[in-house]
Amino acid sequence: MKTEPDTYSLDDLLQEKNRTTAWEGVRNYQARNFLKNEIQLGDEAFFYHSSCAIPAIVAIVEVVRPGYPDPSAFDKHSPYFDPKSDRQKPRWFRVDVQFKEKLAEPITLAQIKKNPALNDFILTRPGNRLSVLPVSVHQWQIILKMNKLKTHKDR
DNA sequence: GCCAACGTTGGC
DNA sequence: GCCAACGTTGGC
Repeated sequence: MKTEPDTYSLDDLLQEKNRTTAWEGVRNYQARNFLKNEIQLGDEAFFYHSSCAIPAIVAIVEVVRPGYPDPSAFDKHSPYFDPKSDRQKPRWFRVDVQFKEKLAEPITLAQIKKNPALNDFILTRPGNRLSVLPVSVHQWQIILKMNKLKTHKDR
C-alpha cells in the first residue's frame, strides 16, 4: 500500500489512536477492486513511501477491517469527494489497517529493482501506478529476507 | 521540473 | 465502442 509521506507517513500512522487508520481516498478502479474484494481481515501489507527522496517499504501493517464503503467520497469538503458515488451504491471502498512492525531499515525501490527474483513484482513494472497492489506469498518472503525486522510493538 | 506511462473523459 | 485529449502518478 503506497502513500506519499508528505501527505501521510509512517510517523503519522504511529501517532494514530491504536496506530490504526482508514486507508481512504483510493480512486482507481483496479486498486478499488483489491480493497473491495481481495483484501481479507488479518492480511498483512507493506507500507510503502512513494513520491519522495527514497521510495521504499518502511513497515508492515495488518488489515483490521476489510473493505467497506469509503465515506470520504460522500463528503463535499473532502479532497476525495466524488459526486458520482452515492450511499446506496458506493463506488469507492477502503480498509482499516493497523501498524504491526517497522523495518529496521527501509527496503528501497532501488533494492527491489535490483533483485532478479522480484522481476514480476507489480511495483516495479514500468508505468505501474497502482496505489494498492497484490504481493504474492513468494514475493513477500523474498522481500522480507532482504532485511531484518525490528519490532516496535512495545513503544 | 521533466516526462513516460497509464487511466479517465467525452464527443462522435 | 472507438479514440483523442487531458489529467495523474511517481520515479528520476
